[in-house]
Amino acid sequence: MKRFIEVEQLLKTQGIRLTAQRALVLRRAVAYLHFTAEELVKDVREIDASVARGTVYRTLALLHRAGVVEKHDFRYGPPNYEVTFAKAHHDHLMCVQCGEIIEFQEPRVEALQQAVVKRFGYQLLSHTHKLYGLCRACQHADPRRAPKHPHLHVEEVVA
Amino acid sequence: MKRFIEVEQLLKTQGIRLTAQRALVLRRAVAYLHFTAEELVKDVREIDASVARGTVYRTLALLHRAGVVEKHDFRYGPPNYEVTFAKAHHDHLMCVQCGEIIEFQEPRVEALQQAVVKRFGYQLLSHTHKLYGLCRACQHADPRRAPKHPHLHVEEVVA
DNA sequence: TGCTTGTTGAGACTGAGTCTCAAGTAGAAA
DNA sequence: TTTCTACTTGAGACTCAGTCTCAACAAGCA
Repeated sequence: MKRFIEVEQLLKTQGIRLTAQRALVLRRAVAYLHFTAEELVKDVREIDASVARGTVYRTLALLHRAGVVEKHDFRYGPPNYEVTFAKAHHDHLMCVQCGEIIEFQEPRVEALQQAVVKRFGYQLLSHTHKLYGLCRACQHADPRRAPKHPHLHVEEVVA
Repeated sequence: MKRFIEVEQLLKTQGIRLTAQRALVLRRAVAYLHFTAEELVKDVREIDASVARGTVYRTLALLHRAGVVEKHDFRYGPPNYEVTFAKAHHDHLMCVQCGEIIEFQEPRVEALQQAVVKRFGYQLLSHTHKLYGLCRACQHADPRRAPKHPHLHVEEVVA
């Protein structure tokens, strides 16, 4: 709820009107850690079926432009969204078997990134850094069970 | 041509039949550094219009399974493919303005990745690490010109 | 109250990729 | 050779995620 109110403030300062539909989309989005666009559509429409799919997508795009949500292309399944507003920068580690997503910080990697771009005369704007592997449980589990996709998963935020 | 022949050998050892259509797709793919599936379809069909779109996609999937081709999700535009066979591992740095893609190697990052997964008890299988920025030329160029997409671009391979 | 502008729902549309299926082809077996 | 089987193909329908269009509606201002 706290985050919802903070985002509400932010949108106000940007002159973006927070309609009932947008508020609903935002409220549902902040409830998740990672979600896909279609999952959010389904979730929102379960609460209010009159909200159109297009409205959810439009709101997601709006929140993205406002710097509230980020889009992640994980290798498995459709793109994932995340409300990154008021959250420290982090990268992701994903279990390819169960889909668990862990957020991690590694400042030494960021330093090396700066060194790389400097080497080529680039100015760094952003990056994606994703690690794929097997979590402890999946390393010992039956490998034949079907892999899940990385949606709506619990995450650990790591300082 | 050398790479084409090497891949041909590899497919033979895997018992994969190299039909005329597949050979054409492969020959065109190795000619590129990075390409999108649709670009490859267009290119192949310019040479032989009788090759179906589905065949190009099927062959691409086949080459991917055989470990010859890798898929990259850059943030701008559709996924990029790359013939990585007999090529050293590398990550990518992309100019978001002109679409230039530079391949780089940074073993110290790889070492840190191992440290991260160890921290969480994961077994690392693969990773994606992409840096986005402005190349030297684009830092000084008119920022209003339309950004290009990262297709078919010249790359530098860095030892 | 009227005007302007922004937002919405509905649904058509798009692009990228997948699937199906009948026809064609390669290579092994007879 | 011919026959058989399994694989591969072209054509095109289909799917899925996402975008666009447009008429109706709502908010905020004068």
